Order: sequence, then structure tokens, then C-alpha cells
Amino acid sequence: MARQALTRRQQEVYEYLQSHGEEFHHPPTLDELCNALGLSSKGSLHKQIQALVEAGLVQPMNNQRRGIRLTEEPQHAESRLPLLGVIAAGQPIEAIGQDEYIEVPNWLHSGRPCYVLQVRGESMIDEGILDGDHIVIEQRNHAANGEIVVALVDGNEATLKRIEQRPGAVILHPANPTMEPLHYSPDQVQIQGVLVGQMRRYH
Amino acid sequence: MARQALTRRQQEVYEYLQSHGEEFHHPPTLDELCNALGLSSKGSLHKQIQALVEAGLVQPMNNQRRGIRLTEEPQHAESRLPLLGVIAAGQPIEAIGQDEYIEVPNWLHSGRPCYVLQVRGESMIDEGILDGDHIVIEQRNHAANGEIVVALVDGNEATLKRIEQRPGAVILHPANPTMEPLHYSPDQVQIQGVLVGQMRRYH
DNA sequence: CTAAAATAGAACAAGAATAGAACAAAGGAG
DNA sequence: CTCCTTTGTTCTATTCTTGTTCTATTTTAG
Repeated sequence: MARQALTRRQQEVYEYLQSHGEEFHHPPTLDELCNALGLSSKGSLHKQIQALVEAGLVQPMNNQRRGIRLTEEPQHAESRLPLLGVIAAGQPIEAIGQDEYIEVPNWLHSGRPCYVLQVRGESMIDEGILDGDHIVIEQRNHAANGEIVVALVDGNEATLKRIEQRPGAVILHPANPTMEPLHYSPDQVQIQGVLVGQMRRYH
Repeated sequence: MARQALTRRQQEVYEYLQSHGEEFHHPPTLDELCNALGLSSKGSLHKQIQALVEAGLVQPMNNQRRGIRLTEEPQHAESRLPLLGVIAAGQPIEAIGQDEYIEVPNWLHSGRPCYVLQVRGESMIDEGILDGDHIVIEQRNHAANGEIVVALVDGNEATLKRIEQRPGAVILHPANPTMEPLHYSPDQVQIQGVLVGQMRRYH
């Protein structure tokens, strides 16, 4: 499908659907969209929508009346995740420049919101995570025992460790034989995310 | 296309598009660009843009009106590399089904031809390569000392090891303290590729 | 100084967007 | 099943937007 570039208005309509599409109880009808966009003719809008259909961005609706809906997460085009910074055991996460993004293959991260950190230090060496590796973190504030998490200890020390949660205690296991497991009270430890992927380059 | 050198103004316009192009909601029109550049005549600007089109730097827009856009975007696309099979130290590479491909971020592999293998076994555990990891291999039949290579020993045993080449001998260093370096004669060892990247998923 | 480049400005033409009406098909109510 | 309402589709006429062309003038570079 040779995707023709969108015109200005088509772009606007598409972006509106992306951002405000959720506000409708049901997928919006042409009239509802006209209203929302300040148009007074649905015939005009229909033409725009039709262009989006041909561009593969909107589900074709052949005379059906199920409203306008976007195609399912189409090309996953944004397989880029924000690269938030550098994590070194025992230190705050060091932010990188602003709005840095990095390519991540889709099969490496879950469908849920994720971000990427770069690892500094050897604290996870026994888990096969080396200095300089990029790790993919799923944004969550809870974890299952045995998962590797990005945890914030005492509000400012970020660390990457395997977690064990017991009644009244949280134990963080470093994957480095020279370090001891650390015991905390649950309110000292805040889970920032769970490790779902890892990448390394050698050249 | 013999790319004619850009004039001063053409260069300026092009650099502006590169740096400030993102600031526009939609690809800018000639008028918008005039405004942003402090020009008062779009006729003039059109001539500059036209030169950039002929230089191949700006997408030609034949009477269409969808704004000015540069011709470089599609490099973000994530490429897929062939997933050839499973490598386990000391065994032939076990082919996976035919024509299997896997997404690999562009920054992980070199520009040169590469393929992907899945690792079985613990033989590279000290290099941070675990059982189940996917590794990206650049197709080459030579390597520098210290690089990690996929080597074929005696014609059928594939193995992933750090290589050391001396006159008259090839030494393969497993990255596992329980294994000894292996010495071979150069004609026993055939290099199949060099490790350039590695990926792992945890879920 | 001379040629090329850059600018302003006007005028034009074709694409894009709009309104509005009319029509057709779908879905629901009775 | 039939009628009626809703909603998608098609069409035309009109207006707006924006790329294109041209010419005259000014600025810059060799």
C-alpha cells in the first residue's frame, strides 16, 4: 500500500481521534465528530475519514454504522521507548538529556508502558547484566517475588535487584556474590518498575 | 544525480528545517516557513525549496499541498534479521524453521550483514550471555583478537567463544571458569561471524 | 564591476476544505 | 413485517488555502 502523505486537515482529524477518541462512549459517528471538530457538514468530514481509511489508519466501515475507530495499534511504528537515564546501584537515577528515545524491538517489551535505562556498575553481573547494558523496564509499582525491579530506597537511592517481599519486610538480593542481601521495611522501598528486557552492543 | 552545491541561503533553509522542523504541528507551508524565517515573499522561498528538492533533500510536492518535509525520515524503521537457529557450545547450529525473522534495533547491529542466533547453555555465562539469549552476529570469516566469534571447529561443532589468534594456533576462551581454553590449529577453526549484539527478555 | 543569488510583490491555478442537499442502508420500535 | 430514525455515502457548488510562476529590484560574491 503506497501510503499517500496526509494533508493538513487529515492529519488534524487523525490526531484528534488519537487523543480525544477515548472520550466518546462509543466510537464516534460522523455527526458527533463534526460537532466536536466544529464542522457543520458531515459530507466534508466523510471525505477526510475516507482518506484516512485508504491510508490504513482508520478501520474501513462499509456502510456499517459502528462509528469511526482507528486501526489496531497499526504499524507499532513507535517501537521507540524513552531512555530516561543511567542507573547505578545505590545512587539516584541520573537523567540523560531530555526527550531521548531508543529503538527497542517489540518482542522485548510488554504491551504496557515501558522505559529504558542504562546500567552502570557490576551489581547485577551474576544475572548477566553488565556495565553499559540497556535494560527495558515496565512501569509498575508492584512486583511478584523473584522479579528484578528498579526500586527506590529511602526515596533517593535507585537500585536494580531481585525482590523478595515478606510480611513486614522487603529483601533485595543483589546478583553479585560479593554483596549481601539487604533487608528493609516495606515503606522504605518503592518499586519503580520491573525488568522485562535487556540489550547489549559489542562494537 | 550530480548534486549541485547548495548556495548560502539554501543551506540555511535546509538547516532550519532540520533543527526546527519538529516545532510545527504539521509539515510547514511556504507561508509558515516565510514567517518563521523572516521572509515576506513566499515566491522567493519557493525557489530555494525547489533547489532543495532537486538536490534530493526535500520531498518533491507536485502541486500537492501537504507542506514541506525532508526526505530522510524512514531510517527509524526497525529492521528484521534472519533468526538462523540455536547455538549450543560444541554442537552444530540447530536450524530453526525456515525463513524466521526477528526484530533487531538498528543501533544494535552494524550496517553489514548480520543474523541472529539463540544461545543454549551456560558456556558464556561470565560474559553475561545466558541460556535463551538472542545474539546478533555479523557475518565475517575473520576476526580481531579478543572478539567473540561464532566458530566452526572441525567442520561441525559450532561454538561461541572469545578468540585469540597466534601464529600457528587458535585459542578459544570459554567465558566460564569451569572450562579450559581450547587450542586448535588454524585450519581446524572456521570463523562464521562476530558477536555484535545481544538481547534478552524476562517475561 | 559584473554575474549570480536573494528578495518582494503581485497574480494565478489547482488542490483542499466546506456547506448543503439528497440518497441509501442499517437498526430499532411498534 | 413495516415504518421511522439514525447514520453512512455521494454529489455539486462555493470558498479558502497554498503551491507555482513571473518580473523588477536589491544584495552578495568573485
